[in-house]
Amino acid sequence: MIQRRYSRQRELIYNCLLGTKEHPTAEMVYQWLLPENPNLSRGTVYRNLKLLAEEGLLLRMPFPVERYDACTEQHTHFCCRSCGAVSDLELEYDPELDQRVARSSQLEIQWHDLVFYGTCKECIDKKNSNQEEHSLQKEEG
Amino acid sequence: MIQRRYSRQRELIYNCLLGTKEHPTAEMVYQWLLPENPNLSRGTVYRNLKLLAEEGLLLRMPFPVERYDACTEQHTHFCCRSCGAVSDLELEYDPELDQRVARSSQLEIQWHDLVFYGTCKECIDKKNSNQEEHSLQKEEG
DNA sequence: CTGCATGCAAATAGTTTGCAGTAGC
DNA sequence: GCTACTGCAAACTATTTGCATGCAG
Repeated sequence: MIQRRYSRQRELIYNCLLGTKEHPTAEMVYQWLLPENPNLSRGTVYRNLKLLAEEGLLLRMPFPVERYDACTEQHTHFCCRSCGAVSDLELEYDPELDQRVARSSQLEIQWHDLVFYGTCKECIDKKNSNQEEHSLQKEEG
Repeated sequence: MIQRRYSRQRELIYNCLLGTKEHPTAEMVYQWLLPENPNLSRGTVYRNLKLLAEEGLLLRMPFPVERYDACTEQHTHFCCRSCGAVSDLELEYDPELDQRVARSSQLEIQWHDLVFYGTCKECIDKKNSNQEEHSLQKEEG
């Protein structure tokens, strides 16, 4: 394995992930850090996120756009189909499932992802108020 | 909603999905159909896969590369971290889970994805035979 | 010093889209 | 004949990579 070396950028990026529950994309991390670090480059953000995930410090989530999570304990996620935001759910992770699947197949199971899809509260509210607007316009027209 | 019209290409693409359990990517579908349909274009494949998924005839799976599945009944998947292949698992889908999460949150849940990650039999075998080669070389050297 | 890490820009992969021509209904 | 659908190519988004330089150990 390659000998890692300290870097201010890597620390910044990792702290950024530790300080949020938003499961950000590489681009989000870049945009958050840019104002205070005008020389930071996208390449560095991508490289370090990938590296931290390989080292097990971050979880990598293959949504249409790659997202990262500093919580390395497995847990379940919710993804809003309307705004794309990803959040954590309280539902406990069941490691027994992995063993069950491994036993009944020829496969070596490392972990599983459980992701719920639907609409988040914000988007439900937004949709409702849009509909109200529309019916108002109809009444006015 | 837009009035759909029959198209030979769309039928080809849909049949292609019905006839496989491989959860192919758009590119795979394109390459399979190309020999018999030299005029087919990637754009058409992408457009129709997206359209069929919107109509509920296909499942769209957001792996690092978008994959599609003609089985619209929810079921669990296995993804090999080594070769990237995606296959079905016997594990039953539990709709009760969706209701449980919906009740304990402010969220509207539509479905959930359960995906197991690990190594498939082929890749385990490949890894083992590679290791044997290496130790052989050591002994020879 | 050594060589890992960075910034930058170019390259790549996957996917979408604009447009002119084709073909269902 | 109307207009959805196609092929083609260009555009776009997300991500990776090559290279010269910077900096940790």
